[in-house]
Amino acid sequence: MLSTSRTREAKLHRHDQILAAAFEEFSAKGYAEARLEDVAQRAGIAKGTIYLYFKNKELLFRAVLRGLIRHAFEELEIFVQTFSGTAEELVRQVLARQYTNVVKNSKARLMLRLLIAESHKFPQLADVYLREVVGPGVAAMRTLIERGIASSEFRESKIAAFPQVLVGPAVLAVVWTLIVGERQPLDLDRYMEAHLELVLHGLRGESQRAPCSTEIFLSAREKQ
Amino acid sequence: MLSTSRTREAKLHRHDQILAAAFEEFSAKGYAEARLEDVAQRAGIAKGTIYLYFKNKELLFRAVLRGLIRHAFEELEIFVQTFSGTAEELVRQVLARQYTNVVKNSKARLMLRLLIAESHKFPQLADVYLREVVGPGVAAMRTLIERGIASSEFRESKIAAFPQVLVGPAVLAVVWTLIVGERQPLDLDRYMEAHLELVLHGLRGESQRAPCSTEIFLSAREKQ
Amino acid sequence: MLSTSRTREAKLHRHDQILAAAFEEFSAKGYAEARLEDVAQRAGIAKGTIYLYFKNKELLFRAVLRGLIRHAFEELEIFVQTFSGTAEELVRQVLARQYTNVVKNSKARLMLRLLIAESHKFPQLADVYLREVVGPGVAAMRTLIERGIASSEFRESKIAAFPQVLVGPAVLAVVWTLIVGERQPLDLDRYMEAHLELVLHGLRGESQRAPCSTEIFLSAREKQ
Amino acid sequence: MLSTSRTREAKLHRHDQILAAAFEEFSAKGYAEARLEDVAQRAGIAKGTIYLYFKNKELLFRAVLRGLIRHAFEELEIFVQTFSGTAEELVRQVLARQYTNVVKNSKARLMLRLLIAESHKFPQLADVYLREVVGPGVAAMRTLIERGIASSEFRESKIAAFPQVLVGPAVLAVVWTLIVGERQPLDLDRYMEAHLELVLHGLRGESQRAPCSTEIFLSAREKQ
DNA sequence: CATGAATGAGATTTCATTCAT
DNA sequence: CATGAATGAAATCTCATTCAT
Repeated sequence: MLSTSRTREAKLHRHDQILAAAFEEFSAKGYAEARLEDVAQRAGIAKGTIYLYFKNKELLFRAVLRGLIRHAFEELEIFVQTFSGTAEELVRQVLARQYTNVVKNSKARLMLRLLIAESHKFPQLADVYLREVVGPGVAAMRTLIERGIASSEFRESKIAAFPQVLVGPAVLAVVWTLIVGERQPLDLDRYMEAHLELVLHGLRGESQRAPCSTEIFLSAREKQ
Repeated sequence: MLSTSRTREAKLHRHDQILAAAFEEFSAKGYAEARLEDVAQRAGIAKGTIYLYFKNKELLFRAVLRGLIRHAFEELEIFVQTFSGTAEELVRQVLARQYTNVVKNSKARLMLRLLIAESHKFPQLADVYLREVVGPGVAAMRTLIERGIASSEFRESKIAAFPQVLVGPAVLAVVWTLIVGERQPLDLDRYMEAHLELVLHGLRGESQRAPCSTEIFLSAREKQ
Repeated sequence: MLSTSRTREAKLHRHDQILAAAFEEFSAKGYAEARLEDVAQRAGIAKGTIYLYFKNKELLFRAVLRGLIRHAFEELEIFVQTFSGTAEELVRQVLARQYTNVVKNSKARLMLRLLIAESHKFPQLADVYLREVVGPGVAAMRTLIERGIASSEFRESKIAAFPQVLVGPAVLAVVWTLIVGERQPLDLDRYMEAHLELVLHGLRGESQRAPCSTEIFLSAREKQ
Repeated sequence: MLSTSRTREAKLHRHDQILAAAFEEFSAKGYAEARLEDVAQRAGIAKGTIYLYFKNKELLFRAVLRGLIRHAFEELEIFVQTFSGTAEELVRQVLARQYTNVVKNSKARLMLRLLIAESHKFPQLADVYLREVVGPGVAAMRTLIERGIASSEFRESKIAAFPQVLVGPAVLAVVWTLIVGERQPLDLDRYMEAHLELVLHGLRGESQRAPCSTEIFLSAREKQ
């Protein structure tokens, strides 16, 4: 019994050990150029051992990404729904979490690079990502906007139909970091403040800003 | 004479023919998995012919991306500087161009995917991209914001320090399209309107929206 | 334990098996025209296996020649120094060994062909050859001559400054065999006698000869 | 007429131009690694032009070597037969010519390297070499020895059966230069003197030397 | 005659995958 | 379970040779 349990533990350990090593290798070299021998070396095991846990390179790769994707935003929705402050404060907190968890997190950035680079070759990944991350994420952002509208902090706008625009600047920050980050680093804290200012001003209801006669005129022009 | 000219034409044609075929292949398979034999086949030529025009696979790849990157935004700055309408109108037009030229343009999207996927392996590409696209693009966006502030259409804000946040949602649209676009397409026209609304509201000066006593106080605090 | 030892043995075997096959192939075709696939076939293994033991073609080639060169003449010097007969007898024995080991040894001849053909492209080989073969060989020949002079069997002469002239005819025999040996074979035993006669007469001191009645008798006996 | 003749001249010129360029290339790289494009470049012509003069690479190579081999020693026989000095003087002159024309002549050395390296793959070359060089060369050396014996300058010996032994040291000098010449150059003038001393002493008749009583004793030891 | 662009066979090298131990 | 030697398909790149101009 004990030995079996130990074995299972060891196996689980091995399994994750391999996944971790594989993530390092894949994110350093990309899917095609990653060498399973190097994965094995990073994991401190022999090449053949990988095949005891994963049928082949593709399934290892998909397991790596699935492991990273899963549960990414499952708490976000709950967080939004149970938050008890103002909508504005909620936006601040939600975006701050995004920066901490994703934009400033190099592992998350590398995962996103792999996803962008390879998802069209591994359609299952896009499915998982859509279901686990994009769907919940958009839903949470939509809830957030609706709460703000309900509390009259935010105005009604077309933004509610595409809540993801609010996260756009964070995505740009990730892509920026991936492409030119080494040559032209972003000051992410100050960047996030600019992002927040744009989003909060962009969402805020007219009533929050004081009515003025020209306002009507302007917003009319704006619509046209 | 005619034969010379024909030859030169043919040569130029071949060169570009290969670049076009290579772009197709690289953006379909990524750098590592692209096969030069398939590039040749797409171009309707023999394998060896590629090597008459490009020393090796890497240089072909870099030539492909350089060709796509170069001059991408060189006119944007001029467009912004010579535009004679309101700043708001300018923002609308600039973003509309981004959507037409980049977000809705599948070639541009694929180029961006290659850049994200491979730029860390080909640092020269990041250099070119920074110099030719990112730099001019950010500069143009900064000019745009400053014009709006000068004309009092936009308020002063931290956004001016990071003009790229304005384009963030467009980048998200590109990444979205690349990863889950096939399963969950974005209605880009309506998405763009949401983007515009966020940006215009986010930039617009307080004075444009009606003064109110708390507003001034708050925006003062916010700026500090 | 047994399996380890078997494995190590097998590995050593493989290594040498490849070297042997490679020598066959290289000496049949020369460096450039030798095909690693054919080396593998001669060794009865797969193409890729070679790369488990040798990084690339060049290093395999150099390993082949280094293996043949090493220790070629290391015992010669000792043999010369510890020989207790006359200098003339020593010359006879040394040259006889050369013929047995080199001139009549087709493996040695082929090695020499490779060395002549390729050494200018692989300078390290020339270094090894100089250090392992040429240096010790010349030193041994020099010792040999000096012994003869010391014992007054040989006269002092310019030959001592270039002891390698004594071996020249053997080198000619090798080259002859390599180029026209198939069409015009040399009778190496009788050729060696001619060589010996030239060398012994060439070295012998004037005082050692002297026309005397027995001379005719002796030289007649000598011929037989 | 004139144009035809000019053309033919041009063609002959081209022909030799190509041969010269090809020799440079072949002797620098060996047969297999020589590139016809580089031959063309050395000759200042286009790659295709070579094929107007030579059917293919192999025939070009053979033509190069045939051109170098032909007539190499055809005058030697005549020189020996018509020489009117002593046999010893003749030996000196013949060997001096060998050093000047062959050993010290880098073109000749390179040709010999090609011959050694490639002749087994191009049997026709060995034929030509045997007929044009080796045959006449050996014949001339034999004549030379016979003249010396006839004039009692040289004694009868087994050397006459293998006259090529006399040239051996020169062959060694060539091989030495080809393999280790760059690292350990030979002083060819002094080397040749050693060679001459060996050969002249080796050939010289007993009567030419000096009587000594110990001869009997020594030659007895010699046999043991 | 001369050119040089184009071809495609062929060589080296890599690496995912298998399997005997 | 774990190993790592062995395999061989596949990819890059070269270059002798052809041929339209």
